[in-house]
Amino acid sequence: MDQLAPVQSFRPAQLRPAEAQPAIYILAGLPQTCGGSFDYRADEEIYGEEEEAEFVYKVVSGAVRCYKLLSDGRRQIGAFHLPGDLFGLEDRDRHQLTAEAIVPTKVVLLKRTSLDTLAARDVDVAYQLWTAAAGNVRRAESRMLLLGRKTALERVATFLVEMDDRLQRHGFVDLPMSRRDIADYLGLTLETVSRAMTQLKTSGALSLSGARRVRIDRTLLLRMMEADIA
Amino acid sequence: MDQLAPVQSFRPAQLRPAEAQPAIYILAGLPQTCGGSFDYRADEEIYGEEEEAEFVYKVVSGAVRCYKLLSDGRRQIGAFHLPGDLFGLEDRDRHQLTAEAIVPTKVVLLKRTSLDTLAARDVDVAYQLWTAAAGNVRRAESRMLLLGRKTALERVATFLVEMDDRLQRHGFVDLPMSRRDIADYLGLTLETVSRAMTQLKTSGALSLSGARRVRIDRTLLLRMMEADIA
DNA sequence: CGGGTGATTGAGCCCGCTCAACTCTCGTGG
DNA sequence: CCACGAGAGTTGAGCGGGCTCAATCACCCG
Repeated sequence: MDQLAPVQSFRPAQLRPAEAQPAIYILAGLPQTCGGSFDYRADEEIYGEEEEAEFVYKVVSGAVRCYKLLSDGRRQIGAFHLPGDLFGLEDRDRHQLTAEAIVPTKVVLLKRTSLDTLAARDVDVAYQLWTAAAGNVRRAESRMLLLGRKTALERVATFLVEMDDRLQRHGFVDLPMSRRDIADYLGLTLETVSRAMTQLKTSGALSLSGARRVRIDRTLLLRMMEADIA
Repeated sequence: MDQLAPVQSFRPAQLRPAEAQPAIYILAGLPQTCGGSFDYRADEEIYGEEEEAEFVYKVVSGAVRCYKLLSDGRRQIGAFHLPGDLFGLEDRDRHQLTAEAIVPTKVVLLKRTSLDTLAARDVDVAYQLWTAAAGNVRRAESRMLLLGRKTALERVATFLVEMDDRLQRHGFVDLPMSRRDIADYLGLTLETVSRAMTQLKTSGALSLSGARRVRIDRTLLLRMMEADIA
């Protein structure tokens, strides 16, 4: 008897295209409490670099920053994770970044071992894991273009458009993170971020009501972010 | 009757840890000619950004650069691919970067649709795809730290150590790519790369016999790359 | 031995960084 | 209700690392 699962595609038709499958639905069908849920206070560490990767995490509410440090304190934030995002997925047994809550944050934990077992049984789960990882690659590729080749103004414009997309209140962006976090995400200093915001405000691309409450003009910002040829 | 495959882990024991599974063995068991093999001349395009992602590629010999462009010509190389590396894996239906051969290069092509079918039947294949993607994420995270926070000297030192690791002739690095390629990989100009090489030569961390034939002192370079805390 | 490409070196400039002062916001307590 | 303090954000002045522009050098090919 054939021990293989019935032949089907690794990319089930109902899941294509990936665009129709935003992060918030990833593993939506899994029991949400494989490892329970947990609340973190602002600035509390969720896991540290080089800690054993026992769980995979999904943001329910709040926001998370994942970063690496150099020995002299320079910090690079690799990703912000917002509600619906999966994070802490590793191919090795240890985390590669440190994860911290930015604001009070609720996450659900999924035991990694049970996820592996599930992925082995269920093509959809395996495909969703693959999609999450491949999506991370795609976003990382765009970030590398930004970090390696864009000006400060282009970086900040790109960042605001990204946040507008991900926070899904188009035109109104309520930033959970500080200027320092933004700076460490964009490879700039907080002063440069602040100056770029002022410059964008002056040029009419955004207006502020409180430093973290931003009303943006997408059309203008898109023009300033020096879109790649894509 | 249970339609699921027999319960087993998504991470088969014999594949752990990921370190023991270098890229050259990824999908080693697949028929190497699902879509045939192909030779590219130096600087020949393999696929373009936004082209349909019909194949996945594996480098047999030579070297490949994958990059993004901004509309004014600024270029960021997202990755170099060396013999054994898999590339062109996408979660969407279109490529996100342009791929070009750096030197005369042989690749094998794997039809993406057959890979999807295989992944759906065979947990090992699905796991290997996942590993390849997750490995890309890990490397991208280190590159973001480099691009966002390291100095020119640290970047070049890091690059040489990476190439020493990947070309596996420890101490002797035979670079297939030009200074311009290195610059676009590290987010620098070719002049800055050249000056950093000279500086490393002066400090005794490397010696050159021809611009692309480098003898390195790993210990000294490791000290200069400002290791992250990991 | 030329011709051409790639690499190195030099001179000067500019964007983003550093250091520092000031402002705004907001929570707390009198 | 206001005063106060602390943290976050903004703004300013000046510096410097890496960029730009340009000349020279090295190494292959004929």
